[in-house]
Amino acid sequence: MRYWLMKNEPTCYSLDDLKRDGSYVWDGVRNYQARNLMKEMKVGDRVLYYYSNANPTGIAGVAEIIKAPYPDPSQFKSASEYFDPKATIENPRWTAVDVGFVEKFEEVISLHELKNDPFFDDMIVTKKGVRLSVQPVSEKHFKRVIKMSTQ
DNA sequence: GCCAACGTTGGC
DNA sequence: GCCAACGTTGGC
Repeated sequence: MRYWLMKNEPTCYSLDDLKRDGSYVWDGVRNYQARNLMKEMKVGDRVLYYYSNANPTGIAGVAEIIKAPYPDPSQFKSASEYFDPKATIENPRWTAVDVGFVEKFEEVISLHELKNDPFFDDMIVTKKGVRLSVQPVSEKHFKRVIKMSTQ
């Protein structure tokens, strides 16, 4: 099993929304590096659900991959804001996955907390200037985050 | 293939 | 809402 971190704005789609809906189509990723990482995802992988543009920003809980990567349907829909005229059914360009709800932390583990702990120095999300919306997470970082959430 | 101009992300 | 730091586009 692998671990990931995915960013979303809570005003756009929050963990509460995911808990209510049960599943969510994670589409609209239009960054090649993020897409390539999504292609590596497997059913059962765990995802740290990260709130960006929030107060505070940080990790709000855990989701899991419940559907393996597949062509992002929104790239073919001309009415969609994510429409990509260069993508075709035969040659899709972008990838989506479905995620399911696992847990919501009592409190968001803020980016500030992560940055203040040297343990997370080599975690991508704490690095300055990295805007990647999908990131791989090491097992040790994932487990430490889970541990922090229960304290 | 370089690189300037432009668009986007995301913390603050 | 500002703006730094990226990524992408497109002319050449």
